[in-house]
Amino acid sequence: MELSSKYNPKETQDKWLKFWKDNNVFHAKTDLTKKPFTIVIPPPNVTGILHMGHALNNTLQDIMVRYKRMNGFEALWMPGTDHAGIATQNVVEKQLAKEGKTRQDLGRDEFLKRLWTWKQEYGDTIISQLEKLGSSCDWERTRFTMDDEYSEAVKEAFIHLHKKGLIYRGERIINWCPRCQTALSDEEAEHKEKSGKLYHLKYPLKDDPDQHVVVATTRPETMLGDTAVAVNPKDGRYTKLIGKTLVLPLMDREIKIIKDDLVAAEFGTGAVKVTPAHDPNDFMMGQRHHLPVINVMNPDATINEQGGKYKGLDRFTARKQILADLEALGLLEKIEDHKNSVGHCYRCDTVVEPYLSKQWFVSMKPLAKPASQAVQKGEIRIHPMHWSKVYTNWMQDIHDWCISRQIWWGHRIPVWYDKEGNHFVAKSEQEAKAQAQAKHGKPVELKQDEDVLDTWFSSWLWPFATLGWPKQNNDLKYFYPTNTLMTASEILFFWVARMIMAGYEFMGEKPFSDVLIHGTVRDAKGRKMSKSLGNAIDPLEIIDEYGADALRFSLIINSGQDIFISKEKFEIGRNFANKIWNASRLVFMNCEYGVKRLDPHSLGSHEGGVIASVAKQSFSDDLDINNLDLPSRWIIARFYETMEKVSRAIEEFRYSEAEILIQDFFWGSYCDWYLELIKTKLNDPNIQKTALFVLKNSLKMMHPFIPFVTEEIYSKMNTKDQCLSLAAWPEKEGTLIDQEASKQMQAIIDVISTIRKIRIQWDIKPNQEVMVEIIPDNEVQAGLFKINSAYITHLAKVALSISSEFSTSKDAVFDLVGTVKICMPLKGIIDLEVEKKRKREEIAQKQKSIDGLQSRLSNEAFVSKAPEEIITKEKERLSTLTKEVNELKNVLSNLS
RNA sequence: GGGCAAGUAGCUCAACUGGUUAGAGCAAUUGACUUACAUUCAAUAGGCUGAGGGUUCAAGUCCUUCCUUGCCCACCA
Repeated sequence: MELSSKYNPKETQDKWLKFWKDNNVFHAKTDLTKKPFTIVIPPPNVTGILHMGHALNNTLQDIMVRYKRMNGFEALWMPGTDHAGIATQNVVEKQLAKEGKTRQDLGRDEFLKRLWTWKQEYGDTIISQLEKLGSSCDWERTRFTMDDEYSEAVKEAFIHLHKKGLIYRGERIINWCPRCQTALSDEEAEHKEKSGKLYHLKYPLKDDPDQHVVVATTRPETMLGDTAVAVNPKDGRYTKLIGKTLVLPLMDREIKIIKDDLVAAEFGTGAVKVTPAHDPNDFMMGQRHHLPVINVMNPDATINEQGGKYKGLDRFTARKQILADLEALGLLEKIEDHKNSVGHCYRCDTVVEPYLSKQWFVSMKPLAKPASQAVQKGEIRIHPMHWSKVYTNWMQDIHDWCISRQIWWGHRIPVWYDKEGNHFVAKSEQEAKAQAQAKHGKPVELKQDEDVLDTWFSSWLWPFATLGWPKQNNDLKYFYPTNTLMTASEILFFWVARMIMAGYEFMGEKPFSDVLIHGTVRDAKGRKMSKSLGNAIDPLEIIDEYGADALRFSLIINSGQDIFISKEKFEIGRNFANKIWNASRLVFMNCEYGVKRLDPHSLGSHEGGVIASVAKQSFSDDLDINNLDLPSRWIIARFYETMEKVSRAIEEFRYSEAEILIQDFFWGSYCDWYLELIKTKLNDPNIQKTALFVLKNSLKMMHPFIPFVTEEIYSKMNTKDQCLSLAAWPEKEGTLIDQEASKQMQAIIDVISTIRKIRIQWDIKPNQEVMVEIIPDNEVQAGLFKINSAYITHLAKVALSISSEFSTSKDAVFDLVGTVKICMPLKGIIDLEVEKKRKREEIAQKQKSIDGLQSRLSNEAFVSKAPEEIITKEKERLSTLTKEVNELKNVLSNLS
């Protein structure tokens, strides 16, 4: 049977995804005999499709949760999706637009039906895509922020805060998106630096129309709603004019000149038009000076009937028209270039209009206090640390949170109004009616608030609402508080900060202990990946082409502060998975212990039918260190050393480092050295056992990072585990660690690594002794033959593997330097032409170090002040260097 | 304007609380069919650690000033 030597990830993935699902492997129960470990997924939008950010975020979580599961924790990873109010509504509205309809055409109920249908059809896309990554979520528990139970939690939260007086309704200037026709929170309005214009407009004085005050504005269309002009009281230029009346051009409205400290004399002309309905600062001034508030815009940002003849024009058309009209009147003094930042809707990128409207707000100061302290006291740790400063900073001058949205998709605000405008906050219309009846003494008609709540008002409850809150059930008791939250920095304020507030407010306890903030995935040039830039790499495409393991491994190993990715980077992971596969093939092909009966198509089968014998005795870890040769002792010690480092790295959230350690060990030590060294000795049962033992434990260690290949290979081994996902993390076996041997072997490896030339005799037969010289050089010239240095190292490894000295270990290092036996005949005398130049260079380099060390050691200050160990170390270093130089000199003189 | 981070090989990152000769991987260059793997193996070269000043026996690491880049917050009439 022809077997491709290449690992085929697709088959493996499908197989194990099915297995995990069918056996409900990742389901977590309230098991009181075990410690819980809980994380909640940052719920992706139902509209979402998997992008690299998700891939990174979820891989990190999966590593964490798989590691904990293997370490004996009852590990719960709670999955789910977010209804993402505006985003989802937009998607369906676009769909409608194709049919030539608007949501108003359908009406609220019909429109919501469409949304639910859409959600049913497409809402699980992102979930199945996350699954494909290998995410070990408890899929049975998948939650949605608009599930019935979850909606109860949202209402409960609203009512709770309202009772405490932390929710209020008010008329404010908010960020309004004219396209989405809804309010946005401050965080949802993204400010972008734009080069615009600053228009200088002349407002004539009523008493003396030839005189005028010049005001500067970037949004001239708002002048239609001006109700004053303000100057700084200390600004000498205008002292005389304060209190005078101006005539607002185009509208012929009389407005006063007022003084206010808010006005900066240095900016523009020092005089500001005041439009209380269209600017937050102007609104404040308006309140201070009791100015009329004239709203000149409709919700879609066209001019309304307050705008006179401009009624019906779009805000930007109106701007042009107004400027033209003013110019015709000679009232446009000048236009300057001006850089300012303009808010944009984070969903549709429309320019946000500051707009006056009635909204619901949450008072944030009281909630922020415990949340801020939690981080300052270290009760909640944010990693990397410096983000906690950013967090604290933000918490200090937090603004109230506008939570009402004028859309239909979301949690409808649980407030009902009677005809007089009294409002009743309740869980249901019935309850509200009861309240109203109590107030009025008779049944009254009520109408529910039309608005819905901000999406984040539901997702800030995520860590406990997913577990059943407000019900106090066992899940909530057992799994809350959660342990770690993994997220991108973008939603630190949107979500993380608010979850912390909600945790303390509603649960009286922190929602999680650690917050991990990871970088952004960028392209090779450092630009953010985005569809519009066309630089996005589709994770699904990578999974298809390279495999999920490759995607995961490559993403993590590349993650520093930010992650720079290009398609070629995924080869790292693919190659590594392939390497593991092939190393396992080698081991399986040669080991009769511990490998399950193999079918001819699977891993480890061999063309020549090498595996004749199948495991008769099941493999057990009954390794007896006394029977092991030097390389075996070394690889076991190396494994445990690596495993400890990897464990620590995972615990400390240094995942990329863990992967580097793993790669270094498995590829650099196990494959490149151990497997090479044992190739010719694979009929030795002790060597087989060791090879399998280390492979098996390595698979465990690598599993959190690359779950699919490891599962597949592990399943071919004789173990008692149902699957690797449920296996235990390797435990350290002190009796198997021989530090001495390990060091010795390391020394041998170091020696071989420096072998550059070998003196080999003509027609060497197997087991014949040859001289090995340690001479750094690239190529060896020998008469007509050339031997590549690569081949020399290989030869040395092979030689080492059959060297009989090896099994007796102790003196092997020294023997090796002198003599090894070569396993295969070589055609050719390879006589060594030594490059004296190189030698001299090396000597010179070392001499330089010696000089440096000597001068330091003769420095009195150093000797008297430096700690003892440092001095000893340096002395040792000096003597070895001197020795080396002398040896080199010897060799050099022998050569000439 | 306020705050935070980072500048180390061509690129991405290491270097534990200051302590041997600043390390990897990728890319580049050279070479190799070697009974698991060319998705492989082996080797070479590549550095005044952003700049200046200071502290110290000793500075990539600590302090200070400056320069560059990225991020966050606020303001912008």
